[in-house]
Amino acid sequence: MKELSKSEVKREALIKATISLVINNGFHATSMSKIAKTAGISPGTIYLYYENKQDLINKVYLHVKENFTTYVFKGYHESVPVEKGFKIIWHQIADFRLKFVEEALFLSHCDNTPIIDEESRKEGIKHIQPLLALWEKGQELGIIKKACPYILYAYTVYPMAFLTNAQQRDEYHLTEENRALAYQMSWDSIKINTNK
Amino acid sequence: MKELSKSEVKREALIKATISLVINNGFHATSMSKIAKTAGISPGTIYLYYENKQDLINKVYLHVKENFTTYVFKGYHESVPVEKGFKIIWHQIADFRLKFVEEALFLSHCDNTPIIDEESRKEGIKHIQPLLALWEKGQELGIIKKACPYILYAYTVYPMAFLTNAQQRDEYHLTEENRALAYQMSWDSIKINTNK
DNA sequence: AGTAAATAAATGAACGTTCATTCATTTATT
DNA sequence: AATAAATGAATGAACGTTCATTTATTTACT
Repeated sequence: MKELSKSEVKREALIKATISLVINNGFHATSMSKIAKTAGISPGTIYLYYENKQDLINKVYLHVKENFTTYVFKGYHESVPVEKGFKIIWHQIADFRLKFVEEALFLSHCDNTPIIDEESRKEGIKHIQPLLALWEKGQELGIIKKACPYILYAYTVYPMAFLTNAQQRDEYHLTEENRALAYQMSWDSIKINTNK
Repeated sequence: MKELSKSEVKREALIKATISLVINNGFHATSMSKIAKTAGISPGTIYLYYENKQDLINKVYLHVKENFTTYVFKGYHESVPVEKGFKIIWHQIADFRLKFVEEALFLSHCDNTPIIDEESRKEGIKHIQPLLALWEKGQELGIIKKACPYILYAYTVYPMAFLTNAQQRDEYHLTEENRALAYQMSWDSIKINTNK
């Protein structure tokens, strides 16, 4: 196990506190004092590591996005067949969302509200590049519908956010069965129907 | 044309201002003074019609949701066949989102952030009842996959929000062709494949 | 190894600003 | 003349941020 220094522990607590408070109350309703108190540090300490509140949210966003990307492309390589590759990535996204619920909600929140600077949002989008490349390959091979990445994303990755959000609110439970069904629907929506 | 009294005009301006400012800056970053100024009224006047800021956002949300529902179920009746009914509703949702861009963004924003009171959010969900009934009928007839409403919604209605948001940010253009494609993907994901 | 000096990290009270809300007053309508 | 609608300056609470001060860690020297 990697040993974390005391300040690294506090740093992690700060990030966790930011994520948790922002998803539950929204960015502007979350005060720096509340973040500090939740993290067990002083408000002033935050300003040793982050320029201001906006800088804090931008950096936390990119940090979480990086963790996300590392997780979902783990073990994936361009060489695997398109359908298999898609299945691996899709399921790892689902795993991430279920394992790191708050982090996942935080990413949805940032991607769907104007709290993140445009620059940081664009930076975050670049991270899913391997998935875009996979789709392109699939399209060249006639396996995947010739839709632009936005449409493909809207029907495969985006719906998961909705389901996890609902689960978070206890309105719905994402069982193994539901998960398999959701994957099938993702795939059905983007694959080319070979039989009439 | 229906004539609106002067105060009704101001009332509409207030709602429009709230919607526009909230989707562009977020709820908590939008001050009552700014809303008032944008609507061309005094901050105090808002309190004649709404108890407080929270009451304002809740009521505006339900107001827009009602407009949305009226629009998307216009001309639809339970008696039409499942596939046709779905097509009508889906396309009217798309029409609404393209015609009333800010209202649609506002609804997504409220549905995906914690700014609306839980009570009002639950109230808003009830409005899509006819669509849920249509799905149920489709499932009984063996036309639509036996997935819970959350999953069906995630793969048909929810993706549209993503596409309209992207269009709003000028990252993507929802042409007629893209729209037809998106509809096909919605349908492909929820229909039962009759041929192996 | 032990201690003092130097540096770094962390604190939290204080500051100026902004906000939601109020209400005495003005303007419009009946 | 009486009532209703609208105003906007005033208020106090809460905010992000600062910085003089305290606490912890590292370095230098014996």
